[in-house]
Amino acid sequence: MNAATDNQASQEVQASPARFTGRYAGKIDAKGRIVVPPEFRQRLQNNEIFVFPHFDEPLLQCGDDQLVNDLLSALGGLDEFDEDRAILEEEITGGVMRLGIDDTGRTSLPKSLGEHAALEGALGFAGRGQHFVLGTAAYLDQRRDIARAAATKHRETLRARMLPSVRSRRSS
Amino acid sequence: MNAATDNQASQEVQASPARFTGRYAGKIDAKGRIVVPPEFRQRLQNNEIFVFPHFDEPLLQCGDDQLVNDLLSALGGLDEFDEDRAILEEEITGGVMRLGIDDTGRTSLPKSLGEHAALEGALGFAGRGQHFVLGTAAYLDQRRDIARAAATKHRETLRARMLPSVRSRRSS
DNA sequence: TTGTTTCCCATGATGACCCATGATATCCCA
DNA sequence: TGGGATATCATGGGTCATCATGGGAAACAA
Repeated sequence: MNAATDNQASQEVQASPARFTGRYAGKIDAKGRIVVPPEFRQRLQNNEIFVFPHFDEPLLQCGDDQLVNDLLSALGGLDEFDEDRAILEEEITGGVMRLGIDDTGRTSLPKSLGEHAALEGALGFAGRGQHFVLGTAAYLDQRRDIARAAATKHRETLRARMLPSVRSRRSS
Repeated sequence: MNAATDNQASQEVQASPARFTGRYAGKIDAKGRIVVPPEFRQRLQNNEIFVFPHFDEPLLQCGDDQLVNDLLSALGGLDEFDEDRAILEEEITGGVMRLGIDDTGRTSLPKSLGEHAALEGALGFAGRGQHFVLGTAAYLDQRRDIARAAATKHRETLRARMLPSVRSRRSS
């Protein structure tokens, strides 16, 4: 049980599965380039990033070459012979785009991906553990507000279970 | 060094990850030529591409000289002594067409292949891992929409593994 | 020959790559 | 604890390779 409390630690456990954490701001410059947050870039290998448009949200899921496997493993809950599963598998293996990151930490997205997330102006990066997501700052803020509201609603449950430190914290 | 980290046997799915990934737009020019996306062409050898019409979709399956093997191995589900299997094997080995790619990256399809996929105007290329498919942009878009609908349909099942946080914002 | 297909060249456009510079954060040492 | 040195980062821009595209010439078939 002691090892399970690694949520509060200021330093991440490198061997832990949670590789991408935190929120970072970003933007698109005049040439359409996007700076990948250094904290995330350091976790990517070979200066390459894999991107997949989220199925039902205006977000781009990003990660390393494990992204495909992560996405596919999410289908584990579906019946192996379900036709939907086959379609989703195709969509994942075919939809993941491999992009390069230059030495200044920037990448440029294909237009189709940018459109999926309606990227424009202020952007946001948000860690999701095995991968991270990219979207407009506005959308991510909205998501965070919803999450906070949900957390508040279930505060008692959460506190009892795993987040004693949340007790005195309230969003302003 | 990375090889030591594969503790989870369940993730072992694809040792050599997809060679053909991502989605690219294309078209047919006035002389009937099609530009093979550079990302795919780089993975083909000897400036040649192998093409085979998909069995039940208006798509052309494309790849390198491994395509025949891939297609044949897809028959693995059929009984080894099934008569249909023998027919299909003949169909595949005899039906795969080998086409050349010129140094500007273009190829021109035999009329029969173009008709199978109803190629006209805007086209789309979609990675499928070991190979990729070619079809009209309209058809591939339709497939993507179907996949997204399926993802929404199974959202609750997928969310447990793929989408932490916020539940569907069924709005007021 | 005449129409059709393949091959190759030319050109403009796009994007990848690299450099420079100023700003910011971090570290070290007095 | 303050200040300087150092490393990292953000940002803009220039250059060059690659690519997209149209079209001509050559090879081929009828």
